[in-house]
Amino acid sequence: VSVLRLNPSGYLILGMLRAGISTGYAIKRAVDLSTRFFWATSFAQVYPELARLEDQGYIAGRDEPRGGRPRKTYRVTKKGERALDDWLRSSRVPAFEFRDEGLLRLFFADALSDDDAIALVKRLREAAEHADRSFREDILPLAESAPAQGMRFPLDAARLGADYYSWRAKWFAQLQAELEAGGRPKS
Amino acid sequence: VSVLRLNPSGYLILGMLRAGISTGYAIKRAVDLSTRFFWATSFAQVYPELARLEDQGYIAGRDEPRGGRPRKTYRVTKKGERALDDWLRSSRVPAFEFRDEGLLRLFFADALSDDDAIALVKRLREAAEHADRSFREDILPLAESAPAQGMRFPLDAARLGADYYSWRAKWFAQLQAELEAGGRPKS
DNA sequence: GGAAGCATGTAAAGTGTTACATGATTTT
DNA sequence: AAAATCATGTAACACTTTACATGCTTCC
Repeated sequence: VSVLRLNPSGYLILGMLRAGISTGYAIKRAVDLSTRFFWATSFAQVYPELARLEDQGYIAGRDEPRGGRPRKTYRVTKKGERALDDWLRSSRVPAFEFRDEGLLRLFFADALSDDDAIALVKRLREAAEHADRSFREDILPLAESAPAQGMRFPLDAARLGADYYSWRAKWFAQLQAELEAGGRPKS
Repeated sequence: VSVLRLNPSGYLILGMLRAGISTGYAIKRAVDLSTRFFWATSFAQVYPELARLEDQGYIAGRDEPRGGRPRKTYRVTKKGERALDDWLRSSRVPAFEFRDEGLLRLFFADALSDDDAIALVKRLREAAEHADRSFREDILPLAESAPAQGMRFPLDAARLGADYYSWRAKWFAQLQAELEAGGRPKS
């Protein structure tokens, strides 16, 4: 009965619920402050997915209005716990996908003049620097409070994200320097 | 009239056509050997997109059967050239998106026993190493022939991909070592 | 003769994004 | 009193993947 019929978005919600985040609204907000960098979501994904998970018995919901404002909280069922742990322990090769319009432009940049190509690379560097800064401001600080709650891995994941953006910014900075020097890349 | 109504997949096709790759089949294959890492595609995306681009006058197609086998080649029109160059020079912030199920698992790995967590990180490291190897075998060599055709940027893009996977593999290897040592990460 | 590769597409299902719509509560 | 935040959802559209369907040509 315990086939892997959930997609990563489902496991994301299961994981957030088990971590004590109990409404759809709160899950979306938590994702924006944590996993957004490697797995984003939206309200229009979270709410239908919660309904599906409840339908299939992975989670159980109950109405807990706050004053006159409707509100529905969820908890993970035994079946949901099992599915989540199976997924974490699964040896299946995890999905991995990039969509990087900036690199696509770089790929075709030979069609540009030298100046335009340098301008493109400069913009890519600036975008990476901006991502680096906002990651360190918005996501890292929160992750740094995880170990105090007895969790180490959210911080590891965030460190990977921060390191990645720094690495990427440096990479584009070097390419920009090479182009401005007008030389070939050194090996 | 020259509004940016194309999405990156459209520009990918435009760019490949301008580079002299003229059928849908060949475009898909070229993508698998080049931009796949930062922008993948599929036959079911390429063919309808070619039809759309032709409809809107960005490309022009003609039937060029090979023997009894039907075959349609395309070339980029003036309008298509302009759209492609506008896109390359555009200052719009390029789309950037990750979908990384492995990092999602890592994020929730505090629910696992130490041994299971180490096993997970080990699998992530192995997946990164495998991606690194197959990138260097399947994509880099071809990119290395680009400069001989007077193009430098395909190789730069491929170098970024190769460097990324190596970096990632090293990152997971270090995390695995830390976990096996049972210690806290050293700052 | 058979296998691999070339070549083009459609159909269905699934996934995801954007915009819309509503209204209560809390903070300034 | 207004603005921000909490909270939940729907509808329409866009995009993507998987599977199917077909048949020719070239290489072994």
